[in-house]
Amino acid sequence: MSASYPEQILDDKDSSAPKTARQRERDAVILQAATAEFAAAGYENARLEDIAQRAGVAKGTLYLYYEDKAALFKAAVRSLIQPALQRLQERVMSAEGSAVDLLRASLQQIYGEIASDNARRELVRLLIADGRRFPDLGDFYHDEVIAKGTATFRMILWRGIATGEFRHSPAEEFPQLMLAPAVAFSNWKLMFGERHQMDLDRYVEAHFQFLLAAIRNPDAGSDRT
Amino acid sequence: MSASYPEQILDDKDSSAPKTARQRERDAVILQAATAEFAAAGYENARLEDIAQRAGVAKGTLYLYYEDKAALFKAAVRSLIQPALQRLQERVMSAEGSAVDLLRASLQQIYGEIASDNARRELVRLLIADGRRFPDLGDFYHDEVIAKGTATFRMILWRGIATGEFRHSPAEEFPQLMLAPAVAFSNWKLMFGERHQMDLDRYVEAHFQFLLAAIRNPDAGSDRT
Amino acid sequence: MSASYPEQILDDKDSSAPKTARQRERDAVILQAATAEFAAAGYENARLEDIAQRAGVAKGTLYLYYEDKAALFKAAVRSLIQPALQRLQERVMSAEGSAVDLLRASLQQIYGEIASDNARRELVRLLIADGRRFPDLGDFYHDEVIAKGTATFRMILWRGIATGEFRHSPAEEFPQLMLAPAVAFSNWKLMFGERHQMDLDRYVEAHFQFLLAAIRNPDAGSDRT
Amino acid sequence: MSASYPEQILDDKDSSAPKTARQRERDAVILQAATAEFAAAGYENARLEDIAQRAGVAKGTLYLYYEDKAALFKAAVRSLIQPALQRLQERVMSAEGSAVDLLRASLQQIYGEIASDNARRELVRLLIADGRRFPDLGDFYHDEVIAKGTATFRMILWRGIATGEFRHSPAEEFPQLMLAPAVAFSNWKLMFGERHQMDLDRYVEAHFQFLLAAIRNPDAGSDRT
DNA sequence: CATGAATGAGATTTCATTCAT
DNA sequence: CATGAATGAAATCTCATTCAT
Repeated sequence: MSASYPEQILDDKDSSAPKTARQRERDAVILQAATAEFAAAGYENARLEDIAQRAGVAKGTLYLYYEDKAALFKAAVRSLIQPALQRLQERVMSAEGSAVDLLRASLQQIYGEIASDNARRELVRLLIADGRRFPDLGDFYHDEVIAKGTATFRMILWRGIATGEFRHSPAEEFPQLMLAPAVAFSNWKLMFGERHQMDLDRYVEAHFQFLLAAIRNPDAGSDRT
Repeated sequence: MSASYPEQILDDKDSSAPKTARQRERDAVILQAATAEFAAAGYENARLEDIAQRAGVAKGTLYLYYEDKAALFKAAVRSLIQPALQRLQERVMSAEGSAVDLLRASLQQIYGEIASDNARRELVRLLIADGRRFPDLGDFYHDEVIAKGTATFRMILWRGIATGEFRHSPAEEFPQLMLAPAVAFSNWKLMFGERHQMDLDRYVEAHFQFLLAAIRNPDAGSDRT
Repeated sequence: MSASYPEQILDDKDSSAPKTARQRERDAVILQAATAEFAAAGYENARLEDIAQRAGVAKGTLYLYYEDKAALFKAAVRSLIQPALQRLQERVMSAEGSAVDLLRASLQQIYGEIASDNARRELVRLLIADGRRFPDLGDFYHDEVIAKGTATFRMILWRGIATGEFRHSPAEEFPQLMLAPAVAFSNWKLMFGERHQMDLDRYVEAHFQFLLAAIRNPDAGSDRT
Repeated sequence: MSASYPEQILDDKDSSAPKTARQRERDAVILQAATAEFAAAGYENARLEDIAQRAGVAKGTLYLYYEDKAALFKAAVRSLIQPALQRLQERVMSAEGSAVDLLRASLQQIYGEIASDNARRELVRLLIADGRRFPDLGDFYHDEVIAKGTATFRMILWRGIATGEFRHSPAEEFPQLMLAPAVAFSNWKLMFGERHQMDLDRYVEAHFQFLLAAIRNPDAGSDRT
């Protein structure tokens, strides 16, 4: 966890205590409950009473762990960001195989998260819906997830160029271009939920092929994947 | 404007109708104020009192024009969708020139709207933030804007294929792939506002070149644009 | 109309005008609409807008005819009292026949009004529900209807005593005793509406017979009616 | 207390239940305050703020004990019905003496309640004024108080007939006839309050004698009471 | 005279936050 | 530490009354 964030973000309530095991456990339960409620209802609509109930604690207890609703919200969002960050870091560095394979695997991981993990998607909803009130959260997300995520894809691109699989492209400057369809899909789900379905498998494959068409080195041996 | 939408969406308050000029003006002012407030604060956070004040009317006056807060919100969102829809329709049909030129012009129009028109972007924020409560709005947006927008880009793609400028690609099935970077940019602005700037001109050009790389027919005469 | 009432009651809006025919007509329509609304909804619940609509005039017009809601209410209640009063006076003085017949006819008239005439019953509801706020109305009702009504029945009683049909009884001092079952029936309807029905014909007959048993002179020739 | 009423009536807020002593006390205070306010102002006119103030609690506290204004009203009315019901049941079963004595004692009890107990009278006002909105309350009152009350008087009548004190009369079918003067008196007070006084003692005696005249068996030994 | 759009005080209800137990 | 009853500010919505047209 980089030290460049204001305490507000990373140390919201480190103020005093050495934290017993019991307390740490409670904290986790509360955070989980808060995450669920906020994701389901948004910042304004989430009721502290419901969070407390879901966590199995009294309303007042929340205030022993978090300054106020805003602090709880920020902690909840951070707790959503954390795992995404970790998974991201774990994978790439340990990756083996061709750049094309790595690219495909990385995309599939992303779609897997977006498609299956509600929390992951709702995180983006929260950042968009209530992010202006909590700019720290946006910054945190940007630096830890977006920046690192794009860096990762840039790496993959570079590796492919080095191996001759890929050619130079604008995506070197803007790796977002490679990820954009996944972002678009996420938005689609956020806006339309289950009401306007899409064939995800076909879409992912289309994304991948489209991307390859844009970056693959035409001189390379063609190993259609 | 298809007639398939429930009146709720398209005619929320056309019920009585005669409407004097004065009233029409008032309605417009209120709608504008509401749009601004909702865009700035979201559905929950927007206070009717603020909307009234911004519109220069009393709280009760709002209720002369709209059933309740939800109706006002829906009208506000609709008023944001409408112009997008119109601009969309105007342009494409009158298009001239090569498919490549048309593609570039269309992209530039979209980025122009996203980048400059706050309202256009905030509309998406509202649809993401509060859309679950008002699915009609999402459906309306999907059918009128998204569906037509993607159809338009598919047309362009087909025209290019017909002229030999473009080749077949997964974008025929998912025109979203062509637009995704613009969506990603929109999200970027929604999440980070002015805090993590991007060189928009370079980004747009990168998007365009990246897209061309994916769909251009390599056998065509190369006319770098 | 006795002069002993404050103008408030009898002359609520006589302030200025000579009243055109048109105005008198409008006044009547408004009063009728108000009466209906107040009877249906009570003072608090009745909306001036509904009264205006029912009368086919604009809301503001009501204020040309009545000071405010309270004045309109008082006028409405008075307009309900008036006809009861008139019918009362018309009948008795012109009555012919035996005291027993007169008593029966009078009772039947009362039940007829209570049972069939909603307005008549709702008047009592209004006097009970909202009367404390408008004591004038209660006083007016007391003096004009109750006092005169009981006086009437006392007359009948006396006439019967004079003819030898009736004997002396506590009802001479409290003629209410003779009318009480009708009052009880009215209350019944007010409290239970149509939910706990009563066989009215049998009840009226029971009331009459019960009353006769209490006041008939046992020495008189028995002419069962 | 028959079990045939929907919980809504009898158990409006017993849901969770454990209730500390402190809470029970608070509930009682609130209910008392509500009863007073509703009796004084009616359902519409009573302001929750006033009830809260009278109870010495904050506005929000009311909602900890009652769902909403309607629930509070229903509870208040029920709390008025309850004691009437109890006193009714206690007395009759323990009655001693002649039917005439029993009748007199019962009447006096009723008048005692009507005359002295404001709450008892105001209950009827509420049932008449606002009962249409809450038919459950009317039904409850009918079944628990009215039905049982009339049944009681029918019993007395039958006992008197059995002992030879009374003769057959229409009051066997409609015991209301025996009680009607008390109802009329209650109405009188509701409509005129203290403004048109009545000599209650003389009225009660008149009622009793009048009633006796209607039902006493003329062949019985005359023991003028 | 008549209108009905506009007002804004006021009523109910919610819920983040506090604090006595 | 934990509780959850109590608070009261704030938000939505209604409607009697006014007044420019």
